[in-house]
Amino acid sequence: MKLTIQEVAQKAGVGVGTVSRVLNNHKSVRPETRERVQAAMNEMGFVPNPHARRVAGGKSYTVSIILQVIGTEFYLRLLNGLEKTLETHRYDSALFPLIGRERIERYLNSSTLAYQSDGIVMATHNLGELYPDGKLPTRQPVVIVDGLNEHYDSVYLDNRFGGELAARALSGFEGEIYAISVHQDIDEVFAKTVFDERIEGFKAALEEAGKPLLESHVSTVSFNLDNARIAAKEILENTTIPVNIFAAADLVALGVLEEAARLNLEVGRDVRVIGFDDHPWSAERGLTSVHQPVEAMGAAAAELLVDRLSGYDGAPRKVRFEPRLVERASTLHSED
Amino acid sequence: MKLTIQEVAQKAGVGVGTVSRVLNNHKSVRPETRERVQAAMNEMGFVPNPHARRVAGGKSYTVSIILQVIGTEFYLRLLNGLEKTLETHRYDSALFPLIGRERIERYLNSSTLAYQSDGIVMATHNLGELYPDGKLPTRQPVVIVDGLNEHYDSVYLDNRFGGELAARALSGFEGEIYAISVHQDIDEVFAKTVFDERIEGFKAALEEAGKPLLESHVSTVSFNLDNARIAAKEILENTTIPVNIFAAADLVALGVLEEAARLNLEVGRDVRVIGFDDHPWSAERGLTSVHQPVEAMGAAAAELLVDRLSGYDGAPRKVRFEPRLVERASTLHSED
DNA sequence: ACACAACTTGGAAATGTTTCCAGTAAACTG
DNA sequence: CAGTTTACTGGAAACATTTCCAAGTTGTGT
Repeated sequence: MKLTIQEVAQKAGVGVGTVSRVLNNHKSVRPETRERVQAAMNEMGFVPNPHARRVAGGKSYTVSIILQVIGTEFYLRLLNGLEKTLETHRYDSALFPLIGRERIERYLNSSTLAYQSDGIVMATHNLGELYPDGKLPTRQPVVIVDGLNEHYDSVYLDNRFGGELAARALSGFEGEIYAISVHQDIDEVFAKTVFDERIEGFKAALEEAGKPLLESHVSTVSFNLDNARIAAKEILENTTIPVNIFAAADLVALGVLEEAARLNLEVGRDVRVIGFDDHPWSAERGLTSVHQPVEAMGAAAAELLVDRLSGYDGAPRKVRFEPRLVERASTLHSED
Repeated sequence: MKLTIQEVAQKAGVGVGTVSRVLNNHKSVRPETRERVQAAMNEMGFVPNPHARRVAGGKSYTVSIILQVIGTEFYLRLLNGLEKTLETHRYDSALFPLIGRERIERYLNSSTLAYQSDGIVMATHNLGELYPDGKLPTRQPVVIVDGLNEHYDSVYLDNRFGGELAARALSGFEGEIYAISVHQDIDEVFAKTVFDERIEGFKAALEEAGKPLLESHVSTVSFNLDNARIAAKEILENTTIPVNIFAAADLVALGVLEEAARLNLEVGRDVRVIGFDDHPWSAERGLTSVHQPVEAMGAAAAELLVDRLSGYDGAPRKVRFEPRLVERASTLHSED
């Protein structure tokens, strides 16, 4: 039932070494030979045994992904980007959703688990809070994604710039300007400064445009739709129309859209809204949003780590991703 | 640097077979020998290589844990119970937080991942919705925890009974009775009926006690503190004091406590509250709660699965856990 | 046509466990 | 006390890969 590399070799009429080389994308295999081996593997439905590979190779070919899985679309997309890219390099990924301090410590102290991964991808984590020197107590290569750390390769989005984009788009319109930010839960291990950065950029660019944002026009909600709607209601019922709102996350912007609909306000004319994320559903909803290439960021982080695992040992690299504004109906005058 | 079983054997003056037997808790090792080997391992700081074990044993010694990681305390505790018990049996655990349908399908179809686990623990999942026959398309042993399935070993809490306990405790008090339930997000892959069951049991027992619960006295909130507070506010500001409230989750009960404090109502006299879960912090807060032994449920599920992996092949087993009421200040008259 | 380098290839060795098979020693049995 | 279980134990074989080395093949420059 279980096929081995031996049987593939026999069927393809080559040696086991060659099959292994095909499996690992070694350059020194004649294209024609490679094809023959691949055909044999496909035909037989051969799947290599990862455990044997690990013992022979002396590595685990596994990467730990440490994140705060709060079930948001952002992390789901990030994960998809990470896993997909790791897979192409034949790395497995092990997930460590670190809800709570106890768990992160347990993971880092466990000799069993440490054995199992060759590197770590850490998402959205400000290590400074947990470890004064900003370093994880491990020798494994570490890559930070959706965050910035001076000791490790980092992949980050320029959230501030994203806020600026939103400001430039809204400042030209008639009407008051509001912003809704998102606050993090107090006891989170993960420090999430991204929302603050977005709002900061927004404020700065408005200031520059000569339309400074009033402090009273900034509200902060926790990350869920219900609260977003409450904040939106508060704004929409106590201001003059038209009004322009920047939401620090698409989910929050959705709350504004829903509340506007309930109040029979026309989005794009009475209420203009810009979200942040540009999640797939934003297009359907006609929501203008600051786009961030989440999957690509995951992929970039994966590449950075694989690179380290393949021997690269230079200084920490920083990969900056730049958001861009995707304009849709929610910031356009409707022509009817 | 990396130690092997060989070196341990040499140091302890035994054969490699014996060291392996000690590692795997085989019965046929003289206690004295076992001790000598263990001493050698400790002294050298030996950690067995899990990959070699997997290739030699022909198994992955890994269990997949499929759950909806929404970052709640319940799942964190469940995970702790599962992992701890699996560890004692030398099984590793791989987490699959399945947010969204795409991901569950991907996992189940992936030949790579399937290769890697010997069994599956599935939490809180009503398979019937995803697969008409209620079965996962896999040959691996499956155990359901915090749920019930006729085809697989299941570990569940009698949520209905928990609701009844709460009803019996509250029905004796003076004042109106309210209940706050929790609703799940529409598009969840995981069907969560536990909250409904709790409320059902609550209703039934009240009925029996001759104090049927009014439909208008039941509200439903999404699972977060902010919403719980809003629901609590709604109740507390529109009813007569004293009032008795059953919250289908501790987190929701916490919202009631906070709102009561804000309104200067005395908990235990003006407002009586019973939560559900009895999470560790409930004690500090003086919250009466229906206790469920989450860690023990995780441990039980792990044992069931390990049992199957060790060859047991009988009919599906059902392990019922019974909640119990832990009475604290929130349902006692304060004597001052 | 020859020397030499570059590319391919086969297969043995190595990886670190578990498992199985003898073999020895100790413990009963009558 | 001989005969027979029973309880331990050592070590070789097996597991399915990767890696390395030697050998063969092809190509290049003169």
